Amino acid sequence: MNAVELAHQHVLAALLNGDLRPGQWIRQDDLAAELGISKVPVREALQRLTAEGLVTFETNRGSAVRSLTAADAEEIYALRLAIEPMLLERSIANLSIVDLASAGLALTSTGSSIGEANWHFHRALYAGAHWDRAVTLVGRLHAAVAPYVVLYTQELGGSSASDKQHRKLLKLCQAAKTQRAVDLLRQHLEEASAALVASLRPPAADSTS
Amino acid sequence: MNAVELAHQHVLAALLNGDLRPGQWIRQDDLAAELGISKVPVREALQRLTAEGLVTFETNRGSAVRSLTAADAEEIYALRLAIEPMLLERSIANLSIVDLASAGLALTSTGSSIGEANWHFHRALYAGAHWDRAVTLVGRLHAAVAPYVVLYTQELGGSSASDKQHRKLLKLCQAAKTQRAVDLLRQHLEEASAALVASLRPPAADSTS
DNA sequence: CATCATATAATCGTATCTGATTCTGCTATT
DNA sequence: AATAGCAGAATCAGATACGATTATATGATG
Repeated sequence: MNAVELAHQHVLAALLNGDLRPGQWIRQDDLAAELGISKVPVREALQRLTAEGLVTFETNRGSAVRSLTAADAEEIYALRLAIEPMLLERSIANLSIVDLASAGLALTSTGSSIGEANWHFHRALYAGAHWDRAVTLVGRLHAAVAPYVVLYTQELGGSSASDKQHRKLLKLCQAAKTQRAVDLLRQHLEEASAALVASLRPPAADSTS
Repeated sequence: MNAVELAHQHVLAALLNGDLRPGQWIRQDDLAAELGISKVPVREALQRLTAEGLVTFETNRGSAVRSLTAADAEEIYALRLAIEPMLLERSIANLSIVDLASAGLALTSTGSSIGEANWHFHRALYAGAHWDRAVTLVGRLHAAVAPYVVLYTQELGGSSASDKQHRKLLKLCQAAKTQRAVDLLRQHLEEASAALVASLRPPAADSTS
């Protein structure tokens, strides 16, 4: 594997499993030392992550995990709602046994973190669409919200509601009930959106009312 | 401006106005020499462009303008159809005089290339949505198809059909006729999709000639 | 004609250096 | 006590040089 890919995947994994918090600085020297590589590929990886919308890159200040406002979260979930149902609808009929097994495995996996398992599940269900660009794109939207989702999921002691929806969604996909599966996915995303937006709103409490 | 940004914008502009053809190699040394910078920021810019889906990056081989298959084009336009009507619908009511003027200017501009003018027009109409992520994303989809659109537009001696739709779309936006504008945009994109896909279907893509 | 060896060119990554910018903690002044 | 200013530390941006790796083209050999 490339040094660039190594650094890229390292940061990505850290975002998905909550090791990196929103706004946290990512020092080039530290990351390079940690991975045993030089600064050049680290900077390249950070540029990629910046283009992916996961990291900020301020000149002469460095990189940090990109923070989100409530408006950002609304936009991200609007995009996910525009793309993911389309992907699932296109995918279901072509899902292979392996895809469905991967999705099932992601639900029971104990090895990876919540964020990673969550994404592996969704990605497996979209595999049948054979639209790699779109899946990659959705993956970035997922990673962009992951640092926040991990935070408030930990607060609530794990989200069993989302988990339940996932199991039901998998069953609908296995049964090839396209319309019901797409509807459930939409609902799933809308609820996730509402939860994240709500958790981001509080700082905007006004004193005038 | 950054050396990285310089290189990034240079390549992006070259893609939009047809100076770079699909599959064409982008040599790090050449680009660095041309811009009077070193290879390091050039590589960083290429990594960003790769993450944006505009360029390929093969280990030990280098970067090239990303080529598209007909299936790729279908996917890209499916994404555009999923996002851009949503953006326009959200935007129209909030379009400022300046936004509308920018859009109008893009239609009559003689300074920039077809690809750039085209994108400036669409971007201006989406400004009212205040969804920067989505607009950036659509811009990348636009840039991804630009090298091909420029090619077959030149073959046909300029596309007056697309131009006509643009003018009508602008009028509808000025009159705030949201539904009709969104419908026209959808039609506009579907026709552009069909044209590009058709031009990609005959496997006559030969990059060496 | 097919295959192997070699030469060339390009990339990948490291190390090191310089300059510029930003951050931090201390001091002095009001 | 609070703030302004300043020196030093930390960090980043970028250039350059070097060796290693890999791909491609050329040519020799059977």
